[in-house]
Amino acid sequence: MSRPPRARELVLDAFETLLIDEGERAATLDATARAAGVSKGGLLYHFGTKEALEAGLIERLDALADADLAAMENSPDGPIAYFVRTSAMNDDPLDRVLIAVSRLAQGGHAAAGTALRAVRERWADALRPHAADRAALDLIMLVSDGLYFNNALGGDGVAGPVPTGEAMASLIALVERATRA
Amino acid sequence: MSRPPRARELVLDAFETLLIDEGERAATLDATARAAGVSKGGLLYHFGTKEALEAGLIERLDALADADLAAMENSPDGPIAYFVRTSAMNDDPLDRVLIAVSRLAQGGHAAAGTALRAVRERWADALRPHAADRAALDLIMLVSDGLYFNNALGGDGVAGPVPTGEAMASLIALVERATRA
DNA sequence: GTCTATATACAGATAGAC
DNA sequence: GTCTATCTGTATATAGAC
Repeated sequence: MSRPPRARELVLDAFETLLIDEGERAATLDATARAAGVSKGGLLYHFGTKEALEAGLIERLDALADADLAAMENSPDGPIAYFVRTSAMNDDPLDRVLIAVSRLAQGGHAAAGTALRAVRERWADALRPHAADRAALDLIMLVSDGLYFNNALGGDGVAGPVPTGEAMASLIALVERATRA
Repeated sequence: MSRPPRARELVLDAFETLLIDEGERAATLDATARAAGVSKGGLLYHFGTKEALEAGLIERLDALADADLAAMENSPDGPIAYFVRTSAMNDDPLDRVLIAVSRLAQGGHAAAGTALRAVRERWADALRPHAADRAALDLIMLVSDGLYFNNALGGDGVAGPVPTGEAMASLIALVERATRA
């Protein structure tokens, strides 16, 4: 748990970026090593197998999700607004690792899917007291999932379907009105 | 446009199923041919390259989306309820091809992403007259995206986060109340 | 801790028989 | 239309030098 070697984090960063930008297929050990500025052998010193590399990313997700849960509880505009608003932030470290792990999950990686569902469940638990009923909670969670899904599809980035600015403020207001306990 | 050879459709079915069940990486020409009960050479007679195979799946998406748009306009319980309800059907042909193509999109396939965005835009156009304002339309689209995303994650299938039965009916009622024009 | 070199397996694709 | 055989590139992983 002490601070991990810097090279290790750089490799993880490179792997994450490749998964986001080019997908699971392109995120090979070779490409990851090149992007991280190390050799394949160097990479394999830190992560002995590809599975270990994937497990490293999942650990990063869990750590960042812990921090986000804490921030959500203490958010001045309330957990619901915080949750919806931050679901659309595109280059936040949590969002990046979330998208990267969801790529792994869609590639059939079982542990990645399990980790994502666990994080989602923790968010739902934290929001449940603030939602009127089950349908309200479902709605909040699904809007957030939808925002992530659209971010994950990526595209050209130009005026995508994800609302920003005024539109996002209106959406948050609507969700709060419809779901408040 | 006349009916395509049956073997062609079987290959496409196999490719789609592999994408859904095991991800892009597992959906190789070899595995697809095996699952379709033909040899790799036989597959390559119908689809000369892997790109042609992917394009075939995108064509299938477009055709099924056309049919869905028509059904949505004529739905007895209204387009919004139809749209939300059918976003969670797990083994509908449209849902299957939609998830399969989204796997391709997440693997970096540009045409797949473009096709998905185009279909989404057509749905949004059809729903716009029925939504109170932009935020209402955003909410409807994002709930649908969220349902697809959760279906796409798959998991064990046992009591996943996607609402069914009573819970789905409540969710639809809530969405309609919050967004009706 | 990081490297080069290599082993083994499998990807997409071609050639040509049936 | 469908097959087998084969070419070429590249993936993960190991061995062992520095």
